[in-house]
Amino acid sequence: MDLIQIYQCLCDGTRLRIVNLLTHGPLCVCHFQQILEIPQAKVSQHLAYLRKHDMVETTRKGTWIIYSLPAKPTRELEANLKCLQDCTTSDKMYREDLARLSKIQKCSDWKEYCAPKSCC
Amino acid sequence: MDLIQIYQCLCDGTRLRIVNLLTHGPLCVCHFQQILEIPQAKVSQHLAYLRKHDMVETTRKGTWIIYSLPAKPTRELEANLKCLQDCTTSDKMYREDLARLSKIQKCSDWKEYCAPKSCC
DNA sequence: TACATATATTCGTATTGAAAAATATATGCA
DNA sequence: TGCATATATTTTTCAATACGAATATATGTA
Repeated sequence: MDLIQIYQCLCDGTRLRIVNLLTHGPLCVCHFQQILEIPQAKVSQHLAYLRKHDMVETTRKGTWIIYSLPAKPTRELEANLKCLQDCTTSDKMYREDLARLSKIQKCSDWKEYCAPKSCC
Repeated sequence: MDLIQIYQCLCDGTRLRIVNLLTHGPLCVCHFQQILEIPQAKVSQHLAYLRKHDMVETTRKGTWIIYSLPAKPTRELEANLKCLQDCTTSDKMYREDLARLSKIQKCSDWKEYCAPKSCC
């Protein structure tokens, strides 16, 4: 994963929000739907783009598909994710996304892959 | 200049090379032509894109137009430029661009805005 | 097997962006 | 004024992408 690919992944608003959320740990599709409040297809399409460009990895847990950032990021990716985290902490929208995430994670039965209806 | 705009500016190979060069100081259009070995129109178009998105500023010195990174970058931009510099040092192509730049700059009459025919 | 849920894919369309070619503008100088 | 140089803009064409709507696939469970 080279620099250009990294920037291509991050140059869209929706993808930026998705990646920002992922810097705090793996999530399943339904979480993005819930937190970003956008249609399922749109989430899926952007996740497909990120997967195709090696920005995310997936595992399946039953009906859920868990997305996470690469377990072995390149030096470039690591540096940029750190930079991204640094930048998003000072921006309202990204902070609010993370606030909504952590609210979900406080649910009693949070397991990193709970479905919207199984908690909160 | 927000995060998305930054990533949009950097998600193209030519622009990435241009910005990388600019992190080492202001340059005029002819330098980009010379170092990147691409057509004048292409350079101009990408510079126009960068200007439109507040990634570069310009001054005129005679017939030359000097491009530079923003004098007062946002926090986000500053962080990302630092990250970019960090990443490009480990990549052959960007290093070679900078090597060609520094070769030009060693010319006796380098003034930050010399034209190709006036030196080297 | 049938059905519900979670997720992915496909399709049509509109937009954006990249490249090359041609043309236009601005400046300096003879 | 006229010409050369540096740079910008316009035009056309083409590829990539974004989005919504519809449809498809996979899994778990009754």
